[in-house]
Amino acid sequence: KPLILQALGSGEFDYIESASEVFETEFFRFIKAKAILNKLAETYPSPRKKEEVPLWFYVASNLSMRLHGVHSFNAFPLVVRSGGLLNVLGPKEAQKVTHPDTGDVTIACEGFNQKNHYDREAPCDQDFLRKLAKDTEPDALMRWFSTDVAEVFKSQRAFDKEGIFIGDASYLFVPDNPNYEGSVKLLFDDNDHPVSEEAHKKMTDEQKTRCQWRRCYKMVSLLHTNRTMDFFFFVALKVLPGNAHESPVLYEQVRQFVETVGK
DNA sequence: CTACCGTTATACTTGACTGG
DNA sequence: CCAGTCAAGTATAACGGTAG
Repeated sequence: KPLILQALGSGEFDYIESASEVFETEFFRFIKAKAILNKLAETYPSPRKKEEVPLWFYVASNLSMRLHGVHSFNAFPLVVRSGGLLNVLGPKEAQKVTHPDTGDVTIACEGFNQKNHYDREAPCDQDFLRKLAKDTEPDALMRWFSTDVAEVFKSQRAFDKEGIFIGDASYLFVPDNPNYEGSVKLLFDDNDHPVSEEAHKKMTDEQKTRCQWRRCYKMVSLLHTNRTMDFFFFVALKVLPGNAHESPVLYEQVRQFVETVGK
Protein backbone atom coordinates (compact mmCIF):
# COMPACT_ATOMS: atom_id res chain seq x y z
CA LYS A 1 0.00 0.00 0.00
CA PRO A 2 2.60 2.63 0.92
CA LEU A 3 4.43 1.76 -2.28
CA ILE A 4 1.37 2.38 -4.39
CA LEU A 5 0.60 5.61 -2.62
CA GLN A 6 4.16 6.72 -3.23
CA ALA A 7 3.81 5.85 -6.89
CA LEU A 8 0.58 7.79 -6.98
CA GLY A 9 2.25 10.77 -5.41
CA SER A 10 5.13 10.81 -7.82
CA GLY A 11 2.78 10.86 -10.77
CA GLU A 12 3.51 7.47 -12.28
CA PHE A 13 -0.17 6.63 -12.09
CA ASP A 14 -1.16 9.76 -13.97
CA TYR A 15 0.85 8.77 -16.95
CA ILE A 16 -0.84 5.42 -17.31
CA GLU A 17 -4.26 6.84 -16.74
CA SER A 18 -4.01 9.75 -19.12
CA ALA A 19 -2.60 7.51 -21.80
CA SER A 20 -5.60 5.25 -21.66
CA GLU A 21 -7.91 8.22 -21.46
CA VAL A 22 -6.45 9.57 -24.68
CA PHE A 23 -6.94 6.22 -26.34
CA GLU A 24 -10.47 5.93 -25.09
CA THR A 25 -11.34 9.45 -26.17
CA GLU A 26 -10.04 8.72 -29.66
CA PHE A 27 -12.03 5.54 -29.73
CA PHE A 28 -15.29 7.23 -28.84
CA ARG A 29 -14.65 10.17 -31.18
CA PHE A 30 -14.14 7.67 -33.95
CA ILE A 31 -17.26 5.60 -33.40
CA LYS A 32 -19.29 8.72 -32.89
CA ALA A 33 -18.00 10.54 -35.97
CA LYS A 34 -18.60 7.47 -38.09
CA ALA A 35 -22.13 7.19 -36.74
CA ILE A 36 -21.26 3.72 -35.51
CA LEU A 37 -22.52 4.49 -32.07
CA ASN A 38 -25.83 5.71 -33.49
CA LYS A 39 -26.23 2.65 -35.59
CA LEU A 40 -25.62 0.42 -32.59
CA ALA A 41 -28.08 2.36 -30.48
CA GLU A 42 -30.76 2.35 -33.16
CA THR A 43 -30.65 -1.40 -33.57
CA TYR A 44 -30.18 -2.37 -29.92
CA PRO A 45 -33.13 -4.44 -28.65
CA SER A 46 -34.19 -1.99 -25.99
CA PRO A 47 -36.61 -3.14 -23.31
CA ARG A 48 -37.67 0.46 -22.72
CA LYS A 49 -40.87 1.93 -24.09
CA LYS A 50 -39.88 5.44 -23.22
CA GLU A 51 -36.35 6.75 -23.43
CA GLU A 52 -35.01 9.18 -20.89
CA VAL A 53 -31.34 8.35 -20.81
CA PRO A 54 -30.38 7.78 -24.46
CA LEU A 55 -29.47 4.30 -25.62
CA TRP A 56 -26.26 5.43 -27.23
CA PHE A 57 -25.08 6.40 -23.80
CA TYR A 58 -25.90 2.95 -22.50
CA VAL A 59 -23.95 1.32 -25.34
CA ALA A 60 -21.03 3.68 -24.90
CA SER A 61 -20.94 3.11 -21.15
CA ASN A 62 -20.81 -0.63 -21.62
CA LEU A 63 -17.98 -0.30 -24.10
CA SER A 64 -16.15 1.95 -21.69
CA MET A 65 -16.49 -0.52 -18.87
CA ARG A 66 -15.13 -3.29 -21.11
CA LEU A 67 -12.18 -1.09 -22.05
CA HIS A 68 -11.43 -0.67 -18.38
CA GLY A 69 -11.80 -4.37 -17.75
CA VAL A 70 -14.59 -3.71 -15.31
CA HIS A 71 -17.71 -5.84 -15.12
CA SER A 72 -19.42 -4.61 -12.02
CA PHE A 73 -21.90 -1.82 -12.44
CA ASN A 74 -21.07 -0.29 -9.12
CA ALA A 75 -17.63 0.54 -10.51
CA PHE A 76 -19.20 2.69 -13.20
CA PRO A 77 -18.67 6.00 -11.40
CA LEU A 78 -14.97 5.18 -11.20
CA VAL A 79 -14.83 4.41 -14.88
CA VAL A 80 -16.54 7.67 -15.65
CA ARG A 81 -14.16 9.60 -13.45
CA SER A 82 -11.04 8.27 -15.03
CA GLY A 83 -12.11 7.59 -18.56
CA GLY A 84 -12.48 9.24 -21.91
CA LEU A 85 -16.16 8.43 -22.08
CA LEU A 86 -17.11 11.90 -20.92
CA ASN A 87 -15.43 13.40 -23.92
CA VAL A 88 -18.24 12.19 -26.14
CA LEU A 89 -20.37 14.63 -24.19
CA GLY A 90 -19.90 18.33 -24.68
CA PRO A 91 -18.18 20.45 -22.04
CA LYS A 92 -21.59 21.72 -21.05
CA GLU A 93 -22.89 18.28 -20.13
CA ALA A 94 -19.86 17.08 -18.23
CA GLN A 95 -16.79 18.72 -16.83
CA LYS A 96 -13.99 18.05 -14.46
CA VAL A 97 -13.98 20.48 -11.60
CA THR A 98 -10.93 21.00 -9.43
CA HIS A 99 -11.74 22.15 -5.95
CA PRO A 100 -9.82 25.40 -5.35
CA ASP A 101 -8.79 24.55 -1.78
CA THR A 102 -8.37 20.79 -1.60
CA GLY A 103 -7.36 20.21 -5.21
CA ASP A 104 -9.77 17.28 -5.41
CA VAL A 105 -10.98 16.56 -8.89
CA THR A 106 -14.67 15.80 -9.15
CA ILE A 107 -16.99 15.38 -12.08
CA ALA A 108 -20.01 17.56 -12.57
CA CYS A 109 -22.56 16.20 -14.99
CA GLU A 110 -25.69 17.62 -16.46
CA GLY A 111 -27.51 14.32 -16.70
CA PHE A 112 -30.39 13.45 -18.97
CA ASN A 113 -33.22 14.13 -16.56
CA GLN A 114 -33.95 15.97 -13.34
CA LYS A 115 -34.67 13.00 -11.15
CA ASN A 116 -31.49 13.13 -9.14
CA HIS A 117 -31.45 14.34 -5.54
CA TYR A 118 -27.68 14.52 -5.34
CA ASP A 119 -25.07 16.21 -7.49
CA ARG A 120 -24.26 13.98 -10.41
CA GLU A 121 -20.83 12.41 -10.57
CA ALA A 122 -21.83 10.56 -13.71
CA PRO A 123 -24.29 11.35 -16.50
CA CYS A 124 -26.60 8.65 -15.18
CA ASP A 125 -26.91 6.44 -12.15
CA GLN A 126 -25.13 3.09 -12.42
CA ASP A 127 -28.41 1.39 -11.64
CA PHE A 128 -29.80 2.67 -14.92
CA LEU A 129 -27.17 0.52 -16.68
CA ARG A 130 -27.86 -2.44 -14.46
CA LYS A 131 -31.59 -2.40 -14.95
CA LEU A 132 -31.46 -1.86 -18.69
CA ALA A 133 -29.01 -4.73 -19.00
CA LYS A 134 -31.17 -6.98 -16.87
CA ASP A 135 -34.36 -6.12 -18.75
CA THR A 136 -32.84 -6.81 -22.15
CA GLU A 137 -34.08 -10.05 -23.72
CA PRO A 138 -31.07 -12.39 -23.85
CA ASP A 139 -32.02 -13.95 -27.18
CA ALA A 140 -32.66 -10.58 -28.77
CA LEU A 141 -29.32 -9.35 -27.49
CA MET A 142 -27.41 -12.27 -29.00
CA ARG A 143 -29.31 -11.92 -32.26
CA TRP A 144 -28.47 -8.22 -32.28
CA PHE A 145 -24.80 -8.94 -31.88
CA SER A 146 -24.76 -11.58 -34.57
CA THR A 147 -26.65 -9.49 -37.13
CA ASP A 148 -26.68 -5.73 -36.60
CA VAL A 149 -23.24 -5.55 -35.04
CA ALA A 150 -21.84 -7.84 -37.74
CA GLU A 151 -23.24 -5.44 -40.32
CA VAL A 152 -21.42 -2.59 -38.67
CA PHE A 153 -18.18 -4.55 -38.98
CA LYS A 154 -18.97 -5.08 -42.62
CA SER A 155 -19.71 -1.41 -43.25
CA GLN A 156 -16.34 -0.59 -41.72
CA ARG A 157 -14.65 -3.13 -43.97
CA ALA A 158 -13.34 -4.88 -40.90
CA PHE A 159 -13.16 -8.26 -42.57
CA ASP A 160 -9.91 -9.54 -43.98
CA LYS A 161 -9.99 -10.58 -47.66
CA GLU A 162 -9.03 -14.14 -46.95
CA GLY A 163 -12.05 -14.56 -44.74
CA ILE A 164 -10.70 -16.83 -42.06
CA PHE A 165 -13.29 -17.71 -39.45
CA ILE A 166 -12.99 -19.92 -36.43
CA GLY A 167 -15.87 -21.64 -34.72
CA ASP A 168 -15.34 -22.03 -31.01
CA ALA A 169 -17.15 -23.38 -28.00
CA SER A 170 -15.88 -22.87 -24.49
CA TYR A 171 -17.14 -23.02 -20.95
CA LEU A 172 -18.04 -19.86 -19.16
CA PHE A 173 -17.74 -20.33 -15.42
CA VAL A 174 -19.90 -18.29 -13.10
CA PRO A 175 -20.28 -18.17 -9.32
CA ASP A 176 -22.55 -20.83 -7.91
CA ASN A 177 -25.62 -18.64 -7.82
CA PRO A 178 -28.95 -19.94 -9.13
CA ASN A 179 -29.74 -16.46 -10.40
CA TYR A 180 -27.58 -17.29 -13.40
CA GLU A 181 -30.60 -18.36 -15.43
CA GLY A 182 -30.13 -21.38 -17.60
CA SER A 183 -26.72 -22.26 -16.22
CA VAL A 184 -26.00 -25.83 -15.16
CA LYS A 185 -23.63 -27.46 -12.72
CA LEU A 186 -21.23 -29.93 -14.24
CA LEU A 187 -18.31 -31.92 -12.94
CA PHE A 188 -14.95 -30.65 -14.20
CA ASP A 189 -11.45 -32.07 -13.86
CA ASP A 190 -8.44 -29.93 -13.01
CA ASN A 191 -7.90 -29.09 -16.68
CA ASP A 192 -11.35 -27.49 -16.94
CA HIS A 193 -12.68 -30.37 -19.00
CA PRO A 194 -16.08 -31.79 -18.14
CA VAL A 195 -16.13 -35.31 -16.72
CA SER A 196 -18.87 -37.70 -17.71
CA GLU A 197 -20.47 -39.98 -15.16
CA GLU A 198 -18.85 -43.11 -16.63
CA ALA A 199 -15.43 -41.49 -16.73
CA HIS A 200 -15.84 -40.41 -13.15
CA LYS A 201 -16.59 -43.97 -12.04
CA LYS A 202 -13.38 -45.23 -13.62
CA MET A 203 -11.27 -42.66 -11.85
CA THR A 204 -9.05 -43.35 -8.88
CA ASP A 205 -9.98 -41.67 -5.62
CA GLU A 206 -7.03 -39.37 -6.02
CA GLN A 207 -8.30 -38.19 -9.41
CA LYS A 208 -11.81 -37.82 -8.08
CA THR A 209 -10.75 -35.40 -5.39
CA ARG A 210 -9.44 -33.03 -8.03
CA CYS A 211 -12.81 -32.88 -9.74
CA GLN A 212 -15.15 -30.07 -8.91
CA TRP A 213 -18.78 -29.23 -9.51
CA ARG A 214 -18.92 -25.90 -11.21
CA ARG A 215 -21.74 -23.77 -12.50
CA CYS A 216 -21.27 -22.83 -16.12
CA TYR A 217 -22.62 -21.83 -19.48
CA LYS A 218 -21.37 -22.86 -22.87
CA MET A 219 -20.35 -20.00 -25.11
CA VAL A 220 -20.47 -20.73 -28.81
CA SER A 221 -18.85 -18.13 -31.01
CA LEU A 222 -17.67 -17.35 -34.47
CA LEU A 223 -14.34 -15.57 -34.53
CA HIS A 224 -12.72 -13.68 -37.35
CA THR A 225 -8.97 -13.37 -37.84
CA ASN A 226 -6.37 -13.14 -40.59
CA ARG A 227 -3.53 -15.44 -41.56
CA THR A 228 -0.97 -13.73 -39.37
CA MET A 229 -3.48 -13.60 -36.53
CA ASP A 230 -2.96 -9.92 -35.84
CA PHE A 231 -6.44 -9.68 -34.44
CA PHE A 232 -9.42 -11.68 -33.29
CA PHE A 233 -12.95 -10.49 -32.97
CA PHE A 234 -16.34 -12.04 -32.44
CA VAL A 235 -18.84 -11.88 -35.24
CA ALA A 236 -21.41 -14.15 -33.62
CA LEU A 237 -21.97 -15.25 -30.08
CA LYS A 238 -24.44 -17.38 -28.20
CA VAL A 239 -24.53 -18.38 -24.57
CA LEU A 240 -26.23 -21.68 -23.77
CA PRO A 241 -26.61 -24.00 -20.81
CA GLY A 242 -23.30 -25.72 -20.15
CA ASN A 243 -24.55 -29.12 -21.24
CA ALA A 244 -25.96 -27.98 -24.59
CA HIS A 245 -24.42 -29.21 -27.82
CA GLU A 246 -22.51 -26.67 -29.87
CA SER A 247 -22.61 -28.06 -33.40
CA PRO A 248 -26.13 -27.06 -34.48
CA VAL A 249 -25.65 -23.64 -32.95
CA LEU A 250 -22.42 -23.09 -34.79
CA TYR A 251 -23.92 -24.14 -38.14
CA GLU A 252 -26.76 -21.73 -37.56
CA GLN A 253 -24.29 -18.97 -36.77
CA VAL A 254 -22.41 -19.54 -40.00
CA ARG A 255 -25.67 -19.60 -41.95
CA GLN A 256 -26.85 -16.39 -40.36
CA PHE A 257 -23.52 -14.69 -40.83
CA VAL A 258 -23.46 -15.50 -44.54
CA GLU A 259 -27.02 -14.29 -44.80
CA THR A 260 -26.40 -10.91 -43.17
CA VAL A 261 -22.88 -10.12 -44.32
CA GLY A 262 -22.72 -12.10 -47.53
CA LYS A 263 -19.92 -14.25 -48.79
C1' DC B 1 8.93 -18.34 7.33
C1' DT B 2 4.70 -20.13 5.78
C1' DA B 3 0.51 -22.56 5.79
C1' DC B 4 -3.72 -22.35 7.88
C1' DC B 5 -7.82 -20.41 9.93
C1' DG B 6 -11.18 -17.37 11.80
C1' DT B 7 -12.52 -12.50 11.85
C1' DT B 8 -13.39 -8.18 9.84
C1' DA B 9 -13.75 -4.94 6.11
C1' DT B 10 -14.95 -4.07 1.63
C1' DA B 11 -16.91 -5.05 -2.82
C1' DC B 12 -20.62 -6.58 -5.24
C1' DT B 13 -25.84 -8.08 -5.74
C1' DT B 14 -30.38 -7.69 -5.34
C1' DG B 15 -34.99 -6.28 -4.93
C1' DA B 16 -38.00 -2.89 -3.13
C1' DC B 17 -39.41 1.87 -2.71
C1' DT B 18 -40.04 6.82 -4.33
C1' DG B 19 -41.31 10.69 -6.90
C1' DG B 20 -41.69 12.48 -11.47
C1' DC C 1 -43.29 3.38 -16.80
C1' DC C 2 -38.73 5.23 -15.70
C1' DA C 3 -34.48 6.24 -13.28
C1' DG C 4 -32.67 7.43 -8.91
C1' DT C 5 -32.30 6.00 -4.07
C1' DC C 6 -32.00 2.76 -0.08
C1' DA C 7 -31.23 -1.00 2.67
C1' DA C 8 -30.14 -5.60 3.35
C1' DG C 9 -27.96 -9.85 1.82
C1' DT C 10 -23.67 -12.41 -0.17
C1' DA C 11 -19.25 -13.10 -1.75
C1' DT C 12 -14.54 -12.00 -1.68
C1' DA C 13 -10.40 -9.83 -0.14
C1' DA C 14 -7.56 -8.16 3.61
C1' DC C 15 -5.89 -8.81 8.13
C1' DG C 16 -4.01 -10.79 12.25
C1' DG C 17 -2.76 -14.51 15.02
C1' DT C 18 -0.95 -19.08 15.68
C1' DA C 19 0.96 -23.67 15.07
C1' DG C 20 4.24 -26.30 12.66
